[in-house]
Amino acid sequence: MPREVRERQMLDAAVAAFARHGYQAASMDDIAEAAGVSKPLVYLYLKSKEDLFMACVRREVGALVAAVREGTRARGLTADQQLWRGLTAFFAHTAARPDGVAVLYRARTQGEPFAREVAAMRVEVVAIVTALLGQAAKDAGCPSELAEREVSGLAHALVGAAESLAEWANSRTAEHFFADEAAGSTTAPSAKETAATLMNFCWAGLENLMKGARWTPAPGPARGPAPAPAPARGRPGG
Amino acid sequence: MPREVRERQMLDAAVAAFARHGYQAASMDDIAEAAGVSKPLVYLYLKSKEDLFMACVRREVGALVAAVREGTRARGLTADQQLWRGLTAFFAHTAARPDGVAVLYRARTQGEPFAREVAAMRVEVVAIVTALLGQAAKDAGCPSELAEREVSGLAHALVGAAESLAEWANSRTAEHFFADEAAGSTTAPSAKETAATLMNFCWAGLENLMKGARWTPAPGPARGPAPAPAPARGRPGG
Amino acid sequence: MPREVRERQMLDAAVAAFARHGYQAASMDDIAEAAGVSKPLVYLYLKSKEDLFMACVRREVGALVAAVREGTRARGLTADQQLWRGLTAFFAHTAARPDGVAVLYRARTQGEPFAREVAAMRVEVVAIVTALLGQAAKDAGCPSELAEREVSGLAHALVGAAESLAEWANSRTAEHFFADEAAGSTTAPSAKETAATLMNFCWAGLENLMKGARWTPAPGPARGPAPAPAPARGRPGG
Amino acid sequence: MPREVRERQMLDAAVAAFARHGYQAASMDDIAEAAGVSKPLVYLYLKSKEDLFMACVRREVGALVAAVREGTRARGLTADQQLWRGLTAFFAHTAARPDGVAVLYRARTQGEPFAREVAAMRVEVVAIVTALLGQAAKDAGCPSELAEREVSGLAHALVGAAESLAEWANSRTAEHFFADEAAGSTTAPSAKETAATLMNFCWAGLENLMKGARWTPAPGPARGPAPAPAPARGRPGG
DNA sequence: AATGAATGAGGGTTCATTCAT
DNA sequence: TATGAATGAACCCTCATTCAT
Repeated sequence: MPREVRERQMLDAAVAAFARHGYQAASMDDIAEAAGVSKPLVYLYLKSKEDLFMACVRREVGALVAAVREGTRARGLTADQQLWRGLTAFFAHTAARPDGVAVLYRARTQGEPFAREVAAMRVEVVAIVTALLGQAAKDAGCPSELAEREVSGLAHALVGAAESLAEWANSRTAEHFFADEAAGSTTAPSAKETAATLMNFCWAGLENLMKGARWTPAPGPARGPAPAPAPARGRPGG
Repeated sequence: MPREVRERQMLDAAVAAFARHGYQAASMDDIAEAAGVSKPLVYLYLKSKEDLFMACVRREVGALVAAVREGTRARGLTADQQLWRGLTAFFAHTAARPDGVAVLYRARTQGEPFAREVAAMRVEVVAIVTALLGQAAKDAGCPSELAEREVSGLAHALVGAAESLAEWANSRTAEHFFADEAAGSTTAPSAKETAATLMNFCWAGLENLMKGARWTPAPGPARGPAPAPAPARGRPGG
Repeated sequence: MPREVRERQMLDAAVAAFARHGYQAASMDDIAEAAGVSKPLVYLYLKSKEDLFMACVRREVGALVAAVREGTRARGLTADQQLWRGLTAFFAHTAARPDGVAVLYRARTQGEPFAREVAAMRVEVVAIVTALLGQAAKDAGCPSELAEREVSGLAHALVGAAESLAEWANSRTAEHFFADEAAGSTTAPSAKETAATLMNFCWAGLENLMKGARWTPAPGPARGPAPAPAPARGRPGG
Repeated sequence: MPREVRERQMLDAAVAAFARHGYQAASMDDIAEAAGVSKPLVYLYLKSKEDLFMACVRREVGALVAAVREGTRARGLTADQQLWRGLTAFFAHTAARPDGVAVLYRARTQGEPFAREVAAMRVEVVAIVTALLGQAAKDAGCPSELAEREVSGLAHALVGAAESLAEWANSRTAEHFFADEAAGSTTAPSAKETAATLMNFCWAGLENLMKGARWTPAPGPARGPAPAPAPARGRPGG
């Protein structure tokens, strides 16, 4: 059997094992057995447990980023729609490959070499989102002086929320985490619905940023809604 | 040395070890040594590794919930201020006890007995937040028919975002996660600032809920800002 | 509380523990707790686990030998009746103090210092039995040249059989050993019945010895009953 | 080195260790070292200490039963000779494999799973003996109404006595038990001699059963030998 | 007379990893 | 290409035993 095929079998088995049990608790014995090969072969192809885990992480990072990029790449769409498509792709991927996502989730707590990989991925994704948000703001007639830093903050929040929601959808690792909600809803929401929900949040935030509206701890006399400035002309509707 | 003191030393050492290395990788030998006692004593007081971890989890759950409750308990404050204070307390706690929070974070992936404990805590916190948000909406003159379910959704998002931010602040477990930002900013934002940022988010979301404003994927011709309904009279300003 | 009382409590607890779990598996913690004292006190009175076990063994050896001697000491009885009384006393003791007997049983497999103690006891008992058997043979008109060695062999067999039966009666350590029989009989036979059964055996053997009757492997033509020599005049009847 | 060979080495070492030190005191380290392998290999082949002990017990049970069966299987022999051969085989086995027998001896006090195995073996052996005794009685012209239960009792006593004698022969575990005798005799009796001695006992008992002769505690005036009924025609001579 | 506090030592078990083939 | 055989190291846990009071 050609090396590539064998190698993919091993990675598949490893991803499943790491997702289910975590890095430490997953045993090379189990992985080899699940892959249908002997242990020395695993060591021949992937040099160690660390390398095997890293290979899993990299593969899943690539798959996730590719999925998101693919979603946003469509031509002829406005920025907000691209963003929505990217989110949809993200949630669809998350639902389709729960084990792969779980591996990334585990990698984040696994220290030096692994966490860095996931962090890099995150940086990449945040950059994409920031660019799209900025573009959307511009499209909506937002004055360009809107601090990039603020948009970046919004992007971070959006990505964090997306991760949170994805974690929730991944019932394997998080089935007890949202136990209250899980009890109430019989089926998980579709990727599109979830993405729309997030868009809503994000849009509200963006609008606020553009309007300069803020919540402040000190209750002032004039905390009513600020008079909406020049109403956004473009897509972000209210 | 009296038992109680020793026991706290052990829990402290254990929390640190579990936070740093995770449940599996932390060794009882190291914990005992860090606590300045011999291993048998650890087993004498806390019966097993599982029990020790559970004791850590429960202690940190208690401390975290207590901190948040304490923040919200102040009298004579409006609901939104209570919420802000609660968030501030949460972030302050998170910054003050990064190891404790990391333990809770680890516990969520450690399976049945532990994840349940954290899930229960989360349910508790979400309930608190939901109540405050609902009260705030009412204070702002929101029609009571605003679905409680939607407020609860917002509460979930808020809590998720708070966790995300806290994770970021916890430099120990997440130092590589936001490597980009960590490199850029020399100091972490204060708990109050972080809380205010989150309040902004949450307020934007709440306003949207009250206005019934939504983002929808299909670009319609009239996606401009909906005519603001009865402008909120109270605190949630724009 | 006076030392003697405490010491007996400890020995009682130790005998129970050793009987139930064996020397190795019985823990000093459990013994101390069962005795209602703290562990250091056990070490203060009985110096070590070995010494504690030895004290148990010696106490139970003494009790057993005393019981048997007491049974045989009655005056005005024929030798066979003394023997029967001794056996009865032995089985009664065995039934009354199963834990004590179990300790002796365990001690036999516990190596040097302990096995020797039980062996010495056994030698003592065998000597008593041998004397009684010899006396009984003489009383029955047996020619004195009956080899003492043969009588001693019979005594050994008798003692071995008694031990076997006692082990059976001691349901704690041997409840599965004779599972077939245990299923059939609802109640254990009384000490007197058991003793009588054994007397029967021993008497048959003694008679054979006196008659010089033997079973031999080679089937000779004249293997019919040997002409009974001078029929035993006395008690050992056929 | 092939697995089977290694596995037998391990079992050999384990049998020796368990025989010498008992189940609890024998350490897996020592067993592995004695077997000339590392500890993990022992765990790879035999899954745990319990399983290892059980494997030893089963192997030795099988070997012992096979030896006895082999002894009795000879054709063209009368029942009593078969019995004698079986006993001889038993004692020969006992002398040849003292450690194996000691393991069975230890197993009897080691609780549920192990004691049951030995008990089952004993039931099997008793059944063989009972059958042979019954056949022998019939051959000797014994009236068939001789209660099977009584024969079974005799069989039990015989087996118990055999065990006792075997224990004595097994110098390793019982070297102090019969210290008196061991000191007196320079060489252990051969298996054949021991078997003949036991046959003698057993034959005496069988004869008594057939004649209905009994020893009773109460000394009556007419305790002389009962008039021998129809003298046994066959092999069991007196 | 009695104990709470504490430990050195060792046992069973598992795991990542390698050799020889 | 692929594996059966084998291990060094480490981990969780327990126990007999002592010290200071």
